[in-house]
Amino acid sequence: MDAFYASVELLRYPQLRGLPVVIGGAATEQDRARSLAHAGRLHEIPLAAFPRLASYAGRGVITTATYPARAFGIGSAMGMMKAARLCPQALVLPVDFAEYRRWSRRFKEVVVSIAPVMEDRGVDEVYIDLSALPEAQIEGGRVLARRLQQRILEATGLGCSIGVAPNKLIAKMASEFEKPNGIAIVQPEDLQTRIWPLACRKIHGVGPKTDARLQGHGIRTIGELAARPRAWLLAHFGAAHGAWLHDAAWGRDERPVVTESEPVSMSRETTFERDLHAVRDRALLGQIFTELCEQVAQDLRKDGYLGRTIGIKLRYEDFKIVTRDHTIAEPTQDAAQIRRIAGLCLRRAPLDKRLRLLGVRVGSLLKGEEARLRTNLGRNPHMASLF
DNA sequence: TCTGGGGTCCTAGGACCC
DNA sequence: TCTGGGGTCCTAGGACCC
Repeated sequence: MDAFYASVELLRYPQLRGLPVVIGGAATEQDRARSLAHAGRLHEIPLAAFPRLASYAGRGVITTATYPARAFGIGSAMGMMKAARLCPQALVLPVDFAEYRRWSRRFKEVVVSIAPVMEDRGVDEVYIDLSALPEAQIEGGRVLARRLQQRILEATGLGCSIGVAPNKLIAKMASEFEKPNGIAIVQPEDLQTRIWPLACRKIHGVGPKTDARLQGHGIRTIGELAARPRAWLLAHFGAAHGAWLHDAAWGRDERPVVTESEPVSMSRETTFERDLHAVRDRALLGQIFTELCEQVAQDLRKDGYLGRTIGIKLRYEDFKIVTRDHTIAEPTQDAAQIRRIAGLCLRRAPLDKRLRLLGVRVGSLLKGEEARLRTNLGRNPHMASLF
């Protein structure tokens, strides 16, 4: 989906179309008061009532920027303060995940109604396996892609870009070619002309660290990566990573489109408005800690999961991250239990530096029924020995 | 004026078991 | 004094993605 969060916001605030708008940060009292005052007619809120980046004071990053804002050099993951320098007049809206999830469900319903083999890749992205659809054979899939775009637009008013290719790796890259509202068809024979000229960073899975290492070896483009002997990549990047890099550069990817999956972990974390000290801000920290545990427990119960591995995450003022976790015998979704175990984890972490972020995670998840079955087996000595 | 929140997967060492 | 080879589970950190 193109500029998804921002595009969803423009649906309820059409008066912001064409303007530089950024989404980021949490809702403030002012935001809530404004929405409340105009409940049911958000489109009537005057422009002057929206806060500008110039007056934004909090911590945080841009999650999405409208295309007019991107023209000023603003992009995702950019700090708010830096963005404010680039375009102080840009309007700021708080992130509203609940709303984005609602629109996410709607566009995915449209996709599944046309092409049922869909892999969910988050709130604004999917992979679709078109190979069983006869219509995909027409014009290399362009007709089908256009129909998907049109139906999504009709149902939601939201635009998207589609890449059609022989596998997920190339399709993902192709989806970026014609943004926004574009369609790109990439055939196997297009590898050298359309993929090899791209920077290695464009490969889904090559991040800043790998890119820097590649550049250290003088490898900047995917074509330069493909030119390295496979054995050389294995020697310099390890057996698994090296082989993967070589395959990716040659456009090889056999991963299937996965339509079902279970969550592995659930977590809640928060960055404080100011860095907190474990001793001096003990009371406040304890309160936030308990709230995080309660939120995770609520998330678990809402989706019917229990977990055995309870963990914490700390980010210090110097941005260093530390995690501690502990696995218990019986899976839980109980806030007090999670709080107790997480408290033990916290005691094992260094607490001399000031803290910027605190997080609570529950992993090794089991669905409710599995958890009950597991517990019963464990409690019954006859069953336990049988299994 | 730095740098969110919620995830997945991989690696590597140690404990422990057969 | 010199000490196997699997396998699984747990913990911690790190890379990467949306």
